[in-house]
Amino acid sequence: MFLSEADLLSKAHSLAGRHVASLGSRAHKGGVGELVEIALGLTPGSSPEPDVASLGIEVKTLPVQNGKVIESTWVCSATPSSILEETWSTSRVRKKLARVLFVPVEGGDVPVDARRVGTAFLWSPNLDDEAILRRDWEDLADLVAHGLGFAVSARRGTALQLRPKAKDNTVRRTSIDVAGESYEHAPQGFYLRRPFTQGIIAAVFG
Amino acid sequence: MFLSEADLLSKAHSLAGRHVASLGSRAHKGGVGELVEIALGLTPGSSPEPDVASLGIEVKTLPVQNGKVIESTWVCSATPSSILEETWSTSRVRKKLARVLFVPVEGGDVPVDARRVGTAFLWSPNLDDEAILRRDWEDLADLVAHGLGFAVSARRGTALQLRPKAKDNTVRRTSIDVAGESYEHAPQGFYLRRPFTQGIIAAVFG
DNA sequence: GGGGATCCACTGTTGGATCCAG
DNA sequence: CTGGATCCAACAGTGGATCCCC
Repeated sequence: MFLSEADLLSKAHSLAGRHVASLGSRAHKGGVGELVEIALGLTPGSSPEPDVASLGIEVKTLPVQNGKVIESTWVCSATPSSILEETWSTSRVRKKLARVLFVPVEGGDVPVDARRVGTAFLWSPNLDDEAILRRDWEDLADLVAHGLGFAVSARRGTALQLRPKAKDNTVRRTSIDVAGESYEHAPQGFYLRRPFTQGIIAAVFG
Repeated sequence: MFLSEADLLSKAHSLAGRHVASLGSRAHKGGVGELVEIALGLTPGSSPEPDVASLGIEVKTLPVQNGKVIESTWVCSATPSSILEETWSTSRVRKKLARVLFVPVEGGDVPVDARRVGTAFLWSPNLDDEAILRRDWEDLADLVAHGLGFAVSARRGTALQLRPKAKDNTVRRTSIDVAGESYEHAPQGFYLRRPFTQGIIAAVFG
């Protein structure tokens, strides 16, 4: 496997300019992300490869059209129980975003197979990014931890937002609130807003 | 008439909180602007009153709803012949915007008569504003001067934009291009974009 | 159910069209 | 035709819903 960031980035760069079709065929949501991981020698769905895990790198495809990021980016789930055990420093959001290999891929109207892979790049939040993410996370996590996640709209947060994530809107999970009462709620997770990732793209590619 | 800015502003402040209905009845586009001018002792449509002219003040109502500016602001016309005789320093845009009495007025869905007048304020562009306006004007004016105004979209410009202004889209004017040929084009004018006036409001009212 | 994301109806924005008085 | 602006269909943006694989 990979021994260094440079190796991973180099491998990712070798994908630049290729069409998704040349990586295999997965014409479904998430399919491109899986193909890219496989092309990088990773195994989608399993726990991170040892090398990638030790490097602390998260791989994310970033759908782009005409130079613009067209979708928000999934980060991780946000359940009351998980949040209760976290602080910003120990949070999964911070860990996952500490080092990200962003792989731009054509998106939007372009047929999946015809989408071209762009030039991947490694990213870490700078001080401003970190401050914004932290503020958002602490605000949102606090609400979720208090069992108020259900009442939080995706409008909240500057870089990070809370959104539902499930097969459909009938899916419920059960949690225990601070009073010890159990309650049901839709599964939710943290996403990076498009303007935030757009800013990252702009900073990298001018 | 008015002897000073302070007099004009004072008079304008006396309108704050009043409803448009109390100023008279002009239930048409532009009617509120005219009523406000009359209430200030000015005569809409005529050349500026001596006092106001000597003060170099332009009066503009600013339609606002929920704290947000909801329309762009007309500045002046933009014909090739007029532009050819101007430079930024001598431009009507710069002169008109050098000192503006902005009178916020409720707008949008509120019935015209029920619209309340807000607290007027005097504004002049700061150095940043001036630089932006100048950049926009020089860019747009250059195109108009070269007879290319017809091809300029309202998307151009950061604070200032070029837009059609006529009774309908059949109205044409005739101009002479640099080669001496006459050509027809829709009347156009300069407008202040909403985000720009919104910024002014935000700076004044926090 | 978690991990990879995209879809799309709705809503907010705005470019171009238009309105009235003098 | 100018000076006072507002209207509104079309577009862009995005919140909430959804999809597939493992």
